[in-house]
Order: sequence, then structure tokens, then C-alpha cells
Amino acid sequence: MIRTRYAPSPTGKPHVGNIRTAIFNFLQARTTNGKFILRIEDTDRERFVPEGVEYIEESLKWLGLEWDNEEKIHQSERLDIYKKYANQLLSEGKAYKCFCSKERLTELREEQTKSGKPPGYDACCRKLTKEDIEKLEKESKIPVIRFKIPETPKEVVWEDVVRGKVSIRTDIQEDFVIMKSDGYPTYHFASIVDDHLMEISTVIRGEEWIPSAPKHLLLYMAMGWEAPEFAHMPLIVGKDGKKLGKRNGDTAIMDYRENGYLADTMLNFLALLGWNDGTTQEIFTREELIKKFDLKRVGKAPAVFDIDRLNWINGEKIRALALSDLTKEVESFAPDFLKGKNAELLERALTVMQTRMVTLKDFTENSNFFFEDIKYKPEILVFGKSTPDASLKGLKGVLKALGDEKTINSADSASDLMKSVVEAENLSNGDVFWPVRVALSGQEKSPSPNEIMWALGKDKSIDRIKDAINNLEKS
RNA sequence: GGCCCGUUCGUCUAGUGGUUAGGACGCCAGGUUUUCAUCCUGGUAACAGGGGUUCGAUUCCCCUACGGGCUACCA
Repeated sequence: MIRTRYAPSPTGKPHVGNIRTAIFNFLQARTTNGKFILRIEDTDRERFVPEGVEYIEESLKWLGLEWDNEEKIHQSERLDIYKKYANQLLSEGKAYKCFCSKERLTELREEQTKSGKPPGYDACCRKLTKEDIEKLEKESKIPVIRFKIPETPKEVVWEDVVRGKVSIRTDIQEDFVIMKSDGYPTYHFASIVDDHLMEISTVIRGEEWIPSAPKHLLLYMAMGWEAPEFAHMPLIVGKDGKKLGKRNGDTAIMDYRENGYLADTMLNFLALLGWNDGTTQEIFTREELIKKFDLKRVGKAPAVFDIDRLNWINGEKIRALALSDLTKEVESFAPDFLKGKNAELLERALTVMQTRMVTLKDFTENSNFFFEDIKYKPEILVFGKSTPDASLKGLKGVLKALGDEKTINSADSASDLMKSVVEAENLSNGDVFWPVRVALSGQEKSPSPNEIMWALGKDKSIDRIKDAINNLEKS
């Protein structure tokens, strides 16, 4: 059975690169009917952010990435477990206590760098005797525990699911820390212990972990445990080709929600950053992603986060939504926006705006003319090729025709009404459609007059056309 | 510096030892159209370079270049 995990560190709000990893883990678990585990890796007390867990959970929930473990897993609550295994390594001589001060380590590194040597721990505490250790501990010096890089193998090789065979020499590995002096394990140690205990079958993580994979493999060997398979995903990079960071457009996933992107858009977009199903399909529903996802079809090259593409997908998703679902999206996106708004008008406005939205914001910010009084310069009531007189004639014609009408049943019937005015008054389209559109929307660019007329209804349309006639006559 | 990973249109990508190197986004042009958007049609544009292997390489191998990642008692 496939078991994957998303193991974020609660140091802030999850960003896109991080969430993409969560998505791949989720998809891989779901597509194989496996399990998706959420594990909070809160072993770094310095970078720990109290709200971090909340941020992680709300991000996953928004995207619908439900995790399967009911009990929350926090590494900070499993310290005894790591200690136990670290002690095991210690007693087997596969790890040792190191009393070197941070100052010494910094100095060592500086010297090595200066003299052109690769920086790394010099294994100085390896030669400490039992007596040395006892003495140091009596002085209440607190050690870290370092893993002893073994003589063999000389090379660690693994078959990466996305990269194929990867091999890295071990002779350049330093004796790395597995238990910090504060009693917390380091990532390297905690993650292999937990991945083993939680029977994780497939570790899907970012490419930045490739260099430390040998540490993990060596640790598995030392523990006598079977290692999971690894899948190192390509990085998501910014426009500058560098790993996403604060300076080049890395953004918390929830910021996209705030900017009017749909959860399914993010899922679709991020899944396609590095993966495709081999066909030309670009728009996938959540179900299709789950059905078609295949870790083996993940590419190796980094992908640039392209906002144009994101926008396109969001527009497609919005247009594909049933009106009721679109309404729900707007509702959860901007509950305040809906307050005090007529439900029917809202629905009609949404119908009209649906093909014009890239994000939900486009609706909540650019459709006020449906709901509120409008203001505009009278000049814009006249189309470029038209004249004030002709426009006035058109507006008056439509006003009269509207008065004769009981209700406006559809945008098409509103269109017919205006066409009949064009004919009856011997005007051009621009003398009628344009001024009516401006009269109803107050904008130079807007949906069609017939659509707005239908959405607003007869009475409100009449009011606005009357206003327009007044405005035009005054100017 | 060392170790590692990567390289097909601007971007996301498909693809094969022999293809007119395909699709999508963007952009441009045209159509529909009173404006905007949608929609439709067309166009633009890529195998990093050099050596091999081969009858033939974008595809396989090597080198170079370029880009990136890692190099903590962070993950």
C-alpha cells in the first residue's frame, strides 16, 4: 500500500512550492488508494510560529487535500522516541556525542572556506574517550549527537522515481547532527524515524533534498530499516529562474484565495507544473487529477510560475462552473459583498459577468453598477461615430419601447427591443446600443446593454435611461 | 570552492533513432460584435554548443557552456 506524507514545518504560511509538494503527495496517495499523512515537523524552536499549524491546516482544507491520520502528529511530542533511537545508535557506536561549541564550528568553517577547503565538521569529538565525556558532562556541558559516517559504502545510490539512478559519494559527507543540544532531533533524523514508524512508502519532496538523501539512506542502513522510495520533484522557480523566495514572487497559497482564485484552479495549475498526463489536456477537474496522476510522468526540469497561465486556468474554471456553484464561490470568497443584495439580481449579474471574469475579484470589484447608483460623464453617452441628437433619439426610443413592455424576459428579447428601435427610428446600432449601454452601466467598457437590461429589469433600466436623457440634454 | 541536479517556442509542455518537432498560455492579425469579454480562424516562435556512435541524431554516450540546488545544533 502506498503511504505518502506531507511534512511541513510550521514556520509561517505555506507557499506555493511547498503546497505543490503536498498536492503531489495527496494525488499519489489518492490515485493508488493509499494513505496521505500530515505530519507537523516542529523541531526547530527558533523558527517556530504558533499559528503555523493553523495556517497549514487551513491551506490544505481550502484545497481539499484531506489527510488520513485522525490523530495529529507533532514531532515535538515524540521526543522520547527520537531519543531512544539516538541512544541505540550511540550504544552501537554508530553515533557519538560532540561537545564542540558553536564558536569553534564557525571558526572551523571560516578557516576551511578561507583555505579553499570544503567546509565540514572535522570529527574532532570522535576521538573523545569515555573519561573525556564523563568529565565534560560533569561540567554540565551539553552535547549534540552526531552520526558517524561509515567507511562503507563509498557511494550511496538510489533509484529515484522521477530522476532514475542518482549516486552521491559519501566520503565528502560530514558527521552530521541528529540530536540537537536542546533535546530536539534534526530533520534528517526525525524524518527517517517517523517515515519508518509511519510506514511511509514513498517520500515525495522537493529537489533541494537530493544532496541530503544520502544522509537518510545511511541512517536507514544504520538502523537496519528498509528505506522508502524517493521522488524528488523539480523546483518551482520565479521569473528569474531561481527557487521561489520572498524576493521573486513566492506567495502564500492563501493569498491566491484572497485574490479570487479558485481552489481547483490552484490544484490544476500546480499539478501541471512538472506533471502532465501525456495528452494535450490542460484543464482537469479534481477527480480527473486523482484518476490520472502518475508520479512517473513528473518531469525533471524546474518550472517557472507563470501568472498568465494561472489566470487563464482560473477563467476557464469560472466559466465551467454552474451558476449555483459560482454563486457559492462568490459567497465564500466575499460574504460581505453579498450582504443586502437582491438574490435574483445577483444571480443575473453573475450570469452576465461569468465570461468576463478572470478572478472572483473581477466580480466583487467591477460589477457595482448592477447594484449601486452610477455616475459618469455625459460625453461618453455618445458613440464615436454617432451624434448627441441621434443618441438622444435612440435613448428616447428605447425608453418608449420599454414602457410598452411588461417585463424583460431575456437578454435576447432586450436585444430585439433595441433592434426594433433602430429600425423604427431609422438609426444605426451605435446610436442605440452604445448610449443605452452607457446609460445602464456608466462605463465605457461593460457587458452588452441587452444583458444589463435583462439583469437590472425593466424599472431600473427605465430610471437609468431617463437619467441619461436628462444628462445628455443638459450638456 | 566542493558535491549534486537540470537544459525542446518568451512560459507550461508533448514527442521520436528517420516527424512539416505537436498542443496550450501569452503575443500579433482577422472574423463575430455598439464597447468589453466570451467564441471562431490564422500567424509568431524551440530541440544550448562541440565532439562521438550511427546510413541517419532533438532523441544514445562524452565534453563544454549556461542555469539551478545543497554545502547549519533550518527544514
